[in-house]
Order: sequence, then structure tokens, then C-alpha cells
Amino acid sequence: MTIDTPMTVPSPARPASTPAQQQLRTAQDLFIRRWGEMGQTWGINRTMAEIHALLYIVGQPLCTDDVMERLHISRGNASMSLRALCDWGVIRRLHKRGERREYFESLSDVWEMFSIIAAERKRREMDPVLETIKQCQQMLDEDHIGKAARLDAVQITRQRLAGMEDFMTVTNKIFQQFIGNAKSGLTKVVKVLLKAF
Amino acid sequence: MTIDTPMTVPSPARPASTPAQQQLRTAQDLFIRRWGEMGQTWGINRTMAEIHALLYIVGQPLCTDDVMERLHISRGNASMSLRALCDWGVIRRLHKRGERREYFESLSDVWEMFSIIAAERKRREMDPVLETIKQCQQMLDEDHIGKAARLDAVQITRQRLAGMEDFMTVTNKIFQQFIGNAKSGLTKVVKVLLKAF
DNA sequence: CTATACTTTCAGTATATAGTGAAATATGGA
DNA sequence: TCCATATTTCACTATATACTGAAAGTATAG
Repeated sequence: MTIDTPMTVPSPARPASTPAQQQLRTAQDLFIRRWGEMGQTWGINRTMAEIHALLYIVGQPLCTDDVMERLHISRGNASMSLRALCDWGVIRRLHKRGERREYFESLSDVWEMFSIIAAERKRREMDPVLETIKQCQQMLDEDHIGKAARLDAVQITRQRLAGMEDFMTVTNKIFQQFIGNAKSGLTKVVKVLLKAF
Repeated sequence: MTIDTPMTVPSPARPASTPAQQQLRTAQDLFIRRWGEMGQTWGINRTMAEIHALLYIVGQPLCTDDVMERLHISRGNASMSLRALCDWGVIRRLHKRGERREYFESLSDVWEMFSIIAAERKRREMDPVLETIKQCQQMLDEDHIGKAARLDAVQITRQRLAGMEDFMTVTNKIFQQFIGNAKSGLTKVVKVLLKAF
């Protein structure tokens, strides 16, 4: 008899799969795939979106090996993607008592996840644009560009910058509302919105 | 003396560039670059975003050669990107009387552009996810999965699907409000939000 | 009709992004 | 402490996306 090599085994020990379990899995996979596709078109890479979808949809903590096996990805990829998701704050590390390996679980509240993502994207992408717009406006100030400020071309660009600033400012305010009001607040926001129209 | 070859020349014939014009150009370039960067993180390719930014910020019709020259891109790239932007509906083709070549101009109303983009993305990306969620829910119906429906794992996944459905449905409604209401709709939303909190 | 100015297409190429796997590192328990 | 196992890192590879440029296509003035 060979030595009982303690191989790394996904947890929990997988029981024989019933038809119902297979169907559950199929449904989950469908969701995961779709979520991955959507992620891509919003600038989130497919694997990250899929890992997140997986953790969200199964609703229970999984370890790295579970994720690797379920999505057929390498250890390195799983490790990096899981870390990135933790950094975003949409999944959490979890230590099980008496277990060596780490588990990960998704936030369960979609509204909260959305808040987190919105906050981050606003900070990373919208704020810099607003700042750039202000910078451009400054460059076209009468102070900086002199009497050429009355050139048609300059005036048009000024108007366009103003239009965009307007838009970004308002959008920012909306984001701000959502961000500050996560869980309970958001449903209130939504209720207010839907009633108002 | 060589033959006067009628070369393709960007329109209008470029006058000697004054310091003010240079500064205008610098400001515009800054805006264009930033907009391109932002586009990328939202899943729009850099060049397309830059062309759009260019047409928006200069506020006057440009021809393909103008775009090529200004952004240092090839004719093929310019042609394809311009067409894609037309398909999206955020820029328009424009024939100048007595001119052979085509010009392009951006919509001037940022709110309208946002509406158009929002409508398209909702249709392309959010609607399919909602449909997938419904499909998954059906697969986990008692009718389809039998008494296994009472398995913990199944119930959890059901809950998660419901949570996501909830979120997507409301988000969809909000989008719907924006679409078609463009500026007035959005400012109204903002007013409502700011009053309610 | 046909020469010319302009536009589109697309095969090929370049670039950027994502993913792998094995070595290096970290960590908890005996 | 050391060992076993879990985790991270990163040079390399694979894949996907973007871009070019030249040839083919189209439309208009003459």
C-alpha cells in the first residue's frame, strides 16, 4: 500500500453529486459567466468579475483551491485576483478556527457593493477629469491667454469645458448621495427617486 | 519646377500658429488625453474616446485628415473609429456644400450624449444580466429542481439571485428615467436627492 | 465615361492585457 | 526551533485588442 500522501484537497470534501446539485451548479455557472462578460465591458477583467460572481452566488466562504478548481484558473491568477477584490473591498478574507488556509466571502448586500465600487471609481476616474477641466479652464483665462481670449476658437472651447464641468459636477453629486448612504440609505434614495417621477 | 501636385491638405489651411493658439491647443490636448484615459477604464478604447473628446472640445466640424493629424493615427483607424462613434450616435457626419470630403462634429449637449450612451449600455449589458438572473431563478424553481429546492445551498443561491435582481431592477428604472429626460431628468433627480437628505 | 478625391476594408503586425507555474516567501503548529 | 503547508511573486507565455497601410471600393465633377 502506498503512503497516504496528504494532498491538497478542496474543502469541503465533495460528496457524490446529485442531479439537484448539478443543476444548482449549472445555474450558478450561468450567472458567473454572464457577470464575467458584463464586467469586461465595464473595464473589469473577466476573471476578477467571475471570482466575485462565484463568491457572491454560492454565498459561503471558499478557499483558493475551491476557486481555482471551479473556474479553472491557476494559483497565481487566483491569488492576485482575490487580493485585488479584497483591496476593492467587495470580498473579505476569513480565517476559520482550526483551519490553516484562508477563506474568502463576498459581501452579501449588493447595494453596499455598489456603493463601494461607485466611491472608488468616482475617486479614481471622475475626480481627475474634473480637475483637468479646471486646469484647462485656467489655461484659457484672460489672465493666461491675454486678449486672444476673445478668439472664436477659444470661446467655443471655453463653452465646451463649461458644459462638461456642469455635467460632471452634477453626476458627482449623485454619486456622492449613493456613496454616503450605502445599505439602508440607498433604498430610501431609490424610493424617493421612483416616487418623484 | 516640379508639377504642382494637389496633395491632400487638412482643412482649413493652417495659419501660422500664434502663442495663444498654441496654448489653446495645449489645453485641448490635455482634455483629450484625460478623456481618453477615462474612456479606457470604462471599457471604451482610448482612440475612440480621444476622437470624441477632440470633436467635442474644438466644437467645430473636422475631416478625417484633421483627426489623423491631430491624434497621430492612421487613416484606417480614424475611419473605423469615426464610424463607430457615428453608430453610437455621439457624433454626426456632415457634408459641407461644395466640399467633397466628409466632416464630423460632436453633439454639443453633454446630457444628451450621456443619455444616448446610457440607453445603449443598458440595452447591451444590463438587460441581458437581468434575463440571465431570471433564467437562473427558473432553474432553481421547485418545479424544476424538485424537493431539493429545500437544500441550504439552493436556498442561499436563490436569495443571492433575488438580491441581485432587486438591485438591477431598480438601477434599470433609474436609467430609464435618465434616458429621454436627459438634462431636465438629471437635474430633477439631483434636486430630489439633495432635498431628501 | 473616367479621372480624381475621398472612404472603407482587412490581412498582417504591434501592443497591451491576462494568465501560468514554479520558485520564493510567509505562517502556524509540533 | 523546524517542518509542512499555504500564499505571494514574477518572468515568461498566451491571448485579446488595437492599429497600420495599402489595395479595393465609391462617388462626383468634368
